[in-house]
Amino acid sequence: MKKLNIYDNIDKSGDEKVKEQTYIIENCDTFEPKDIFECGQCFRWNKQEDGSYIGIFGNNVLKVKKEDNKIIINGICIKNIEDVVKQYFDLNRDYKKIKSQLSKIDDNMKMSIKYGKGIRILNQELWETIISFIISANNNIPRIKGIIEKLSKKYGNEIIFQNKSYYTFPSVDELSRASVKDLRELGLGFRDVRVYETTKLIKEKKVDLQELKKEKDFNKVRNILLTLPGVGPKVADCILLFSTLKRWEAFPIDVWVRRVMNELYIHNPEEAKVKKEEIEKIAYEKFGELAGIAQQYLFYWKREA
DNA sequence: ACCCAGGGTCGTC
DNA sequence: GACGACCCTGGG
Repeated sequence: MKKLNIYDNIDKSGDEKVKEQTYIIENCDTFEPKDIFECGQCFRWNKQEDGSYIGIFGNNVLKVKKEDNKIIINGICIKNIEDVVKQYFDLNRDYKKIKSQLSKIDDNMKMSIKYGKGIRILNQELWETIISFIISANNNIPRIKGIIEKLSKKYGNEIIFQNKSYYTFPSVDELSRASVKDLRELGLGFRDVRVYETTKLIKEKKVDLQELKKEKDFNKVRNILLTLPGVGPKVADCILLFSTLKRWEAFPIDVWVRRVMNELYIHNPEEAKVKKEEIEKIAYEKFGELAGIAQQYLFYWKREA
């Protein structure tokens, strides 16, 4: 039997195509597409005219649509869609419990959770998350999305879904083909060298991502990430929280989180002068091991409202 | 037209 | 440790 691969469905001469699969989540009180895709953790999900979202991760292109009290997910998946969806959307985690725990902390948390009640933290591929958040530095979301799209179109692979082309995020080898100049021309700006150098370090296994996945110690993993050009404290924490590394202790502090933490808990009239350490201290005291997800509720709440 | 900010990091002082 | 520079785009 011929093994299916992602190229089969774009081979116009071949008969064999990767079939669409469907998976339905029945109980969706802890799954709201808008909250998940617009809370700032991912850059490759786009809202469609019918209100659904289409996104690409790994070699999968999926459409996520909420209908009544159901979430209907369908699209191109090489593996079993149920496994893929459960892993990516972290469906085995009990968000009801997490939300009730955090709601008890104070009214601020209660309100932010009420606002972003359907947030889930995705399990995104480590390599893609590293590059994506290096690109995010001092940048705005529309431009970040645009750059990642251009990178994928130029260096990734095409997948056809419902007569439209989508492009996988380039692998380490694929992105290694890009020179600094290529990256600059794609609009990365000063991040070109950072992406180039980081790609090189990972390709040469000076930083071995497979080894990194096995490391248990939070600070060890974080310190290794910090050796990558373009990865500072904020980006490292985003990688730790939003990728398959999935460290909920990570508490990324960006302008929005600084703003909301100061507003709610610190009340310093000179927000810029609030020390990062002070914010972290309050975060761990209040949210403990749930700091990361708490950060995401606060971020989403403050940025949208 | 002009200015500012955007999910920060890096080199320099 | 603080401070400015950094590429580029969208919004006021």
